[in-house]
Amino acid sequence: MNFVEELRWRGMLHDIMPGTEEKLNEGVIAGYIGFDPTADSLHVGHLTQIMTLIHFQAAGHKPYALVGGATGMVGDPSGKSEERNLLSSDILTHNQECIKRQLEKFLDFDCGANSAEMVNNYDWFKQFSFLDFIRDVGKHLTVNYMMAKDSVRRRLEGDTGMSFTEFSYQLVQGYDFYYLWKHKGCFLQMGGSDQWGNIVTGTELIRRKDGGTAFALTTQLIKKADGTKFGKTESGAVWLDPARTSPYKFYQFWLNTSDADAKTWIRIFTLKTKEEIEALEVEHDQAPHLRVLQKALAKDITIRVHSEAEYETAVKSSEFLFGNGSVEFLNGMAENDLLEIFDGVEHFQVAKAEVGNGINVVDLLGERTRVFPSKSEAKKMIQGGGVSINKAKVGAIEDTINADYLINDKFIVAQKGKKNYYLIIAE
RNA sequence: GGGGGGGUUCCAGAGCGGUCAAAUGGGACGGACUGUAAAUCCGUUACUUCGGUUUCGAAGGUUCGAAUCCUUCUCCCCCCA
Repeated sequence: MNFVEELRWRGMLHDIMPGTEEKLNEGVIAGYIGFDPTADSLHVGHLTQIMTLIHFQAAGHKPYALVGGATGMVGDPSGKSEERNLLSSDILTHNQECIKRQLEKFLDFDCGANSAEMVNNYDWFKQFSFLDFIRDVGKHLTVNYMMAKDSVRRRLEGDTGMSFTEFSYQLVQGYDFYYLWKHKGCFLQMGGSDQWGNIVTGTELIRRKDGGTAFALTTQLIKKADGTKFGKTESGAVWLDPARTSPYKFYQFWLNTSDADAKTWIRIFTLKTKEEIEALEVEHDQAPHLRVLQKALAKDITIRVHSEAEYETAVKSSEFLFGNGSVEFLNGMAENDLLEIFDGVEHFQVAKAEVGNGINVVDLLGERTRVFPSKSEAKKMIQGGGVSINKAKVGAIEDTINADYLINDKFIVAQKGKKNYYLIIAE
């Protein structure tokens, strides 16, 4: 199966320029995807692009991952309704380094002819003067052409306006494509469907400046079946960096996928074959409550993004926290094992003497710890029946927590709602 | 430079001298139901020592009393030049 067919059956393909498939069938073709260094970690939203590159390489092509040190300084207006804040170059440099390390996990950088390569567009932009740029690049495209782009038009029609900087973005990204085409023989740029306009600006620049031909391919923007944004939880984006999103929470994110989404996502985010997936679906439909698809999905991604060991821990934690695990079970557990179960859960320290003397629940959760941002909120949620200590509902805001509550003479397990756990350590 | 409109609680958006911690919608969170799903229904959505305290772009002022009136500043949008 070739690259495009692979994306097609997985439901990843959004748009493809005529002739692209034929070009890819000619042999080893180089293609790239750009990643903006807007943060020092990628998040699950980037996973589609990473998977695209993985399939691309698996099909025998040569993937380039471009880290946008230069484009990051400008800010992509695509999909943004407002002018973006510019990041300082120190932060950008730091972000680029971190993202580079993350990408290295997914692609093979040492496999001969189609080894992956990492490039940074800052390398070819840092010496490029403004005047040279507007003469050599800007000259080839009309403002009319640039204004016709959706990303630009929407902003012109809206009422927040758009700076010249953001307007120039597509030209900067377009030049990346030109540069890689010219110097690295890169014939294809891929990206999310929101990148179509930017990518085509690149092929157009290649055509007008050098009379060359280049291709474009975009992937589906991932959305949840209920129409809401993909990749967000109550605590924000789901990151690939374990320091930002613990492997446990990462695993939980995928495990909580709805049935409808699990069927599309397992095709996109795992490398399982069509047969494997269809078999899982049959199994899932027979006993949906077992959530076979969600488990397979979560397992596959957690192992690839983190590791087998971290996956095991996440499963163990999940089984305890959401299973029938009782507090008594914890009591008999070695401290290290216990800490491992709560590894991905937020920890809070509190003085042991304070618990020993007895402390009001609200004070404990809303003041001594940051389980709740304020005491009012803690009270409201306790009154709403949404708070548990050691797996037992807190009945009243007057309740006192004392030494009797300490598991292993040291721990208290607090729950906000059903899914949010916190470990309070008294020492 | 001229003219007009506007900055309200997470967002959108009412309020236009007291009854406003501020309508309504969305989002978010929580509860019930379930399968840690979806759908549905319900509740919460500034802080508090529960006496109050700080909020409606910023600073002053008028008033017993202002998000609401006045002055200055500031930012944004639109039209004209």
